[in-house]
Amino acid sequence: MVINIRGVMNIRKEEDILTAYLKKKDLKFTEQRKIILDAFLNVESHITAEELYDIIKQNNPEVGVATVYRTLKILYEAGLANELQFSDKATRYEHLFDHQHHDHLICLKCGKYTEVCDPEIEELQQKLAERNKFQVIRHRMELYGICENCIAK
Amino acid sequence: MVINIRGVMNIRKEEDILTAYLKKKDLKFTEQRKIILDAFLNVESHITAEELYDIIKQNNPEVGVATVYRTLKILYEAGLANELQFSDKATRYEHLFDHQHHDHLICLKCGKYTEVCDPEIEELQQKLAERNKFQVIRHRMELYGICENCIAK
DNA sequence: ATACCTGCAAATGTTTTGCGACTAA
DNA sequence: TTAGTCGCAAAACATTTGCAGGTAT
Repeated sequence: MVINIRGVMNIRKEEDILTAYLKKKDLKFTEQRKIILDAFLNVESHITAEELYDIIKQNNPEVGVATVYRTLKILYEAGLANELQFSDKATRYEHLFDHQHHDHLICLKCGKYTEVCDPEIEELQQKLAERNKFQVIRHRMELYGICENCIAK
Repeated sequence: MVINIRGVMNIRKEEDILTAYLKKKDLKFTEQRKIILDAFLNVESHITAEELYDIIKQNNPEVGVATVYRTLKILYEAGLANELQFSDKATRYEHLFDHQHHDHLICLKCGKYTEVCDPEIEELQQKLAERNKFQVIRHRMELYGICENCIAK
């Protein structure tokens, strides 16, 4: 079986999830939503709506920005995307389904970000919430500082 | 000695820090910057630039919005304020100096936020960074979910 | 059929910026 | 004296929305 960058099987799976979500909400699976989903899944890293729009425009100039914004919100609600806000003002999205949860180290000098995950911290976050009788749905943790390369300089 | 809400001594201290920062950067300690600093320190909780501007307007209608934005950024750089971005689009500021570091629990139902601090997590964050040869300058951790009151409902 | 969707352009809300007058050091 | 500041209004962004025509179910 030949597999492309992200693997055909995964895209299928994610399409299934979106389809199921749309059906549940009485929404429609349109051509645009498929184009946007595919483009989003083919991009690695953390992208803004505008950036994704610019990519989509190249092959599908008929898709509007507003639809990209609207669809990313749907992907987020469907659990396929995560919303991030680093230091800049724009909202960034990253894949969520089939990707392990992770947090970020963000370099203040060069802007590079590294994905990290620490199960011990996750566990303590859970306990911290319990102590406060708080039920966590999701969280965000970002460490800002200087990365290895920039320290060296 | 009579002490007001925040304590005269503290405001002095924070004024000193700002003065030192401005001097270091060859910036000036103006009347407006003093007005904005005082107003900011007298407000508890997390405030946006617009909200702070609205408060200042009451007693000092001559101060412009742009100056409030510009000054909050300076307070941030001087280490007197922290920038936060909850789920809404506007940037919020909170006091930083002389306040213990803390993170936030944010209720997705009612919007209530609670300040929390867990030294064990802080320590693990530090270790996580070290493992990645990353030097942390600051961090942000927010847990989103449902608060005690909203669970009860 | 009939919700729901779309692209467009206009509207919104937040933050930044250019500018001529002003002021702290 | 002279950088740095100020208030103002306009500009710049990111995002949302109203609408008239189009489309999935």
